[in-house]
Amino acid sequence: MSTPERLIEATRELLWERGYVGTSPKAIQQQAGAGQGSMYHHFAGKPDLALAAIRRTAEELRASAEASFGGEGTAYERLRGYLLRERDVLRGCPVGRLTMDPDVIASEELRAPVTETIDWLRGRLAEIVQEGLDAGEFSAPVVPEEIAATVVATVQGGYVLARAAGSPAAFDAGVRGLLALLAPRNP
Amino acid sequence: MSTPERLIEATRELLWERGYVGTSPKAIQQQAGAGQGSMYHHFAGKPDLALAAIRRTAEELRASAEASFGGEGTAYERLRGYLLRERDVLRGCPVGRLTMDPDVIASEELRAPVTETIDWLRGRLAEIVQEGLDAGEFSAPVVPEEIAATVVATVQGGYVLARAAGSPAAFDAGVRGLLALLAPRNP
DNA sequence: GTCTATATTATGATAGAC
DNA sequence: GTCTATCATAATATAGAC
Repeated sequence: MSTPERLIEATRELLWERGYVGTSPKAIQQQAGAGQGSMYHHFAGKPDLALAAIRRTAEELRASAEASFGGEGTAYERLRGYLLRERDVLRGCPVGRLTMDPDVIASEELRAPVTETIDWLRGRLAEIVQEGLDAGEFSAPVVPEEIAATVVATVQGGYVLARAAGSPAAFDAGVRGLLALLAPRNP
Repeated sequence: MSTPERLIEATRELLWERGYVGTSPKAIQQQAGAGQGSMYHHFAGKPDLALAAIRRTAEELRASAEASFGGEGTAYERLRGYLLRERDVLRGCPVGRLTMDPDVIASEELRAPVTETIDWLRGRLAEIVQEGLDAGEFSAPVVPEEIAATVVATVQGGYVLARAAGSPAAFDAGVRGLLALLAPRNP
């Protein structure tokens, strides 16, 4: 892997684990096995490198979510697939965690990929809920954009619960609760 | 207000806004209007002060949540009251945000109040859902502990959505979605 | 492209005067 | 209790040799 590649990957790891504020250029260089001068040759500085890392992480999240969304099955089945897909629960969401980073939120550039990714996720989920509505899958009086927000929030908040409890079980409980509420019923 | 009080309050503000990693002793001293020596006279250091601040914040969150839980009304109404109560949405949850702080998670002492608070919240909500179940309020096949986790996750994740979007509307959407799914229906 | 100074400011704290 | 040194280390670079 080229040096810029290694620097970006190292930054992605560290941003995920420690956030932007908690990640130093020195730590990035060590994780990447690159020297000081090398890093500043390829990138203008920490914000520049972080931007590259965040953009790539955002792209990956999109791609991996779309894999759940684009599959076969009813809307409920695809929502279920998304909610139950394997996750590194205790590490949290590499994009969502950035919303708690003051320096990311303060920078228009760094925040933009985060905003876009979460917006896209909500929009895509709303489409799926709409498909379910059209197919008469849901019994409750459902507003697609609202359910989409609930789904994303349950996932993002699930990470918080899991990290607070020190166990992925809390995440799973939240997801099961939501699925129970969403499940088509034949009364 | 006494100097230790001012230091604790300043730390609470900064932990909320910037997290533990992003908060320096110097920033605390300035916000509190206290000198270096003064801070180290009253507290052993940053972790000690942070512990006092986190404990107080956790207590306040409990008290304020209990105000919603202990009120009048059906289980659904009390859940609704909790979910719709006024919040400083764009600031996020002062307890939940600490779960994304690597140094807080790494310290047993600092993590304990966070764990206990979230655990308590889930337990308390599960009790309310159970009351609703007993009263026949819910139509879906509901597991109290799961719904409780879903409720807490929706709130915690709602903060993430709102901060990502830069608007509290995203939080509200998630909450409305959840309430629609929970709402008692007479088919 | 990479490496080794060098520089500036912040971090997190201790020591001792007042 | 508070204040002013003082300190060692880390953060975030820049400069220039190789």
